[in-house]
Amino acid sequence: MASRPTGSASGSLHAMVLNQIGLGIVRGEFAPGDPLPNADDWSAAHGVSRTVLREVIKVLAGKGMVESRPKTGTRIRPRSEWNFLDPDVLAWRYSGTISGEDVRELFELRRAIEPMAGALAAERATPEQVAELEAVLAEMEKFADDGDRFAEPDLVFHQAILRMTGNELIGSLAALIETALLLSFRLSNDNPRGQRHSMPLHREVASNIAAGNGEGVRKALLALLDDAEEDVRRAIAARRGQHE
Amino acid sequence: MASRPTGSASGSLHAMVLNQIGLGIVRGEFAPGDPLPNADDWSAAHGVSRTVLREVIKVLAGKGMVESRPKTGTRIRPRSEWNFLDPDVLAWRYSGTISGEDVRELFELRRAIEPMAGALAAERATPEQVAELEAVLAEMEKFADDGDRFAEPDLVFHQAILRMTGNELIGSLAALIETALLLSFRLSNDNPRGQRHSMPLHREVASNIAAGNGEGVRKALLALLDDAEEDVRRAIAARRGQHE
DNA sequence: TTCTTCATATTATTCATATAATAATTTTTA
DNA sequence: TAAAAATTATTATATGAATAATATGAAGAA
Repeated sequence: MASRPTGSASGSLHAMVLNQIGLGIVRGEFAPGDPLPNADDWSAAHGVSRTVLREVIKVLAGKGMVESRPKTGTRIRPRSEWNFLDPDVLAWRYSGTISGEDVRELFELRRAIEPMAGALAAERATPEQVAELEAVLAEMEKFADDGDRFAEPDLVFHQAILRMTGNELIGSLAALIETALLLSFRLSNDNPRGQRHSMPLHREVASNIAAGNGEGVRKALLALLDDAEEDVRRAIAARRGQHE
Repeated sequence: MASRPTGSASGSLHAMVLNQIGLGIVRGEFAPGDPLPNADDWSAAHGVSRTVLREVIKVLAGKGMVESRPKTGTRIRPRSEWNFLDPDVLAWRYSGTISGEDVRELFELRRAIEPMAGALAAERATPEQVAELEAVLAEMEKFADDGDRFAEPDLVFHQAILRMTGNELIGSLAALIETALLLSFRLSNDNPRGQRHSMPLHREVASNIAAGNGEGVRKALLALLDDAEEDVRRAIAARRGQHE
């Protein structure tokens, strides 16, 4: 029976079941190659109609995670086929307990993308975009000691940089940054000490974009990423310590 | 050709309608914010059942392209929400006529990803993986004068590098490379002159990976990308010339 | 006026059921 | 034995009907 009451996956039945099954697959409840229960049984098991379950399966197929054929049934595709850059898949993968490996993968990609994006932003940002960035920076400044409310403008800041590249493909990596920041805020929730320490580097990013200094942006963003990764790793270590 | 994730227009009704509508949206037949025709009417217009159309719409929603709510109907989401890194969306976007802008976006991202991935591969590749890469290289060598058959090993070569990073997020960018290479081969089909000229750089990539020389890989891949982008731009210019 | 509350029409959502298509398996046939 | 045909389990597709959500406008209150 699907947990109907407003859970984390609030909203439609479809969304709830999608999240349940997506999470289940990502967490390894089914091995790749495994056949999934047939549609009738499974929809009964989840307490929903076949319609809903079928739509969920189609969406998962659209993300590369499953494949279904008549007679054979629906089976999990190899992990290498999953679209890990899909916002849903990212969210599923980075919910729950996180390994150092997970963090490495996340930041490896961020390090390739964000400095490059920042350099492009420095070349291409319009005066309006620069002004917006400054406004977001001011917002961050305001909440620099309030971990919860800092999260949103911080996310907006990093995504704005991607958008300023004018490259839609790069823009679609916004979900990646969101995942990383949500993870960071989730982990550092235990010891909320504010984010004031990251303000100088953020300011440096913004001013270098305004000045059109791509190399400066690149350096500042790399330093920012080093800092952020360090933070996350510390939080994970601390959390592990608690549980032992 | 390489494995199509969800299934190309061939086969199921679902896949056909998905491609039709996905392509239509990406090509701008509906403006963002536009409501789509009412589900009942539309399924009739496409000559398929509501079941199929609903599943298609759910999949498109899963890729961030549409959103449907009661009373309002289903409407196109802003382009900034679309997941352009989704294999299907990529394929839709890079089918048909291509602008210089499109090429720029594609190669901007490739330039950020592939040299970095190559450097990681140089650090992490196992001897087995290096051997595989050499085998693929041999395959490329064999078909260096046959544009059609060269395509597949070339794609395998570039995707192998992503996989050797051991980073699943980076691995999910395989579709991006596939899109770029398919585009390249599609465009250069008119004047098939083989790909022998790109072999020395490919060899350099492989040997530097084998030697664990990250910096060498990075440089070779950058050169390779310069070359490839140049090729594509020339092909586009030539094609434009033909039509005028 | 302006805001809030409420009813209503519209639409997606969900369910239930029936038939068709497909492919793996088994049986039959040459 | 090997090829062909029947069987069967499963998804794919279609359709009718009930339910739930919500934008819109009307009515009422401040």
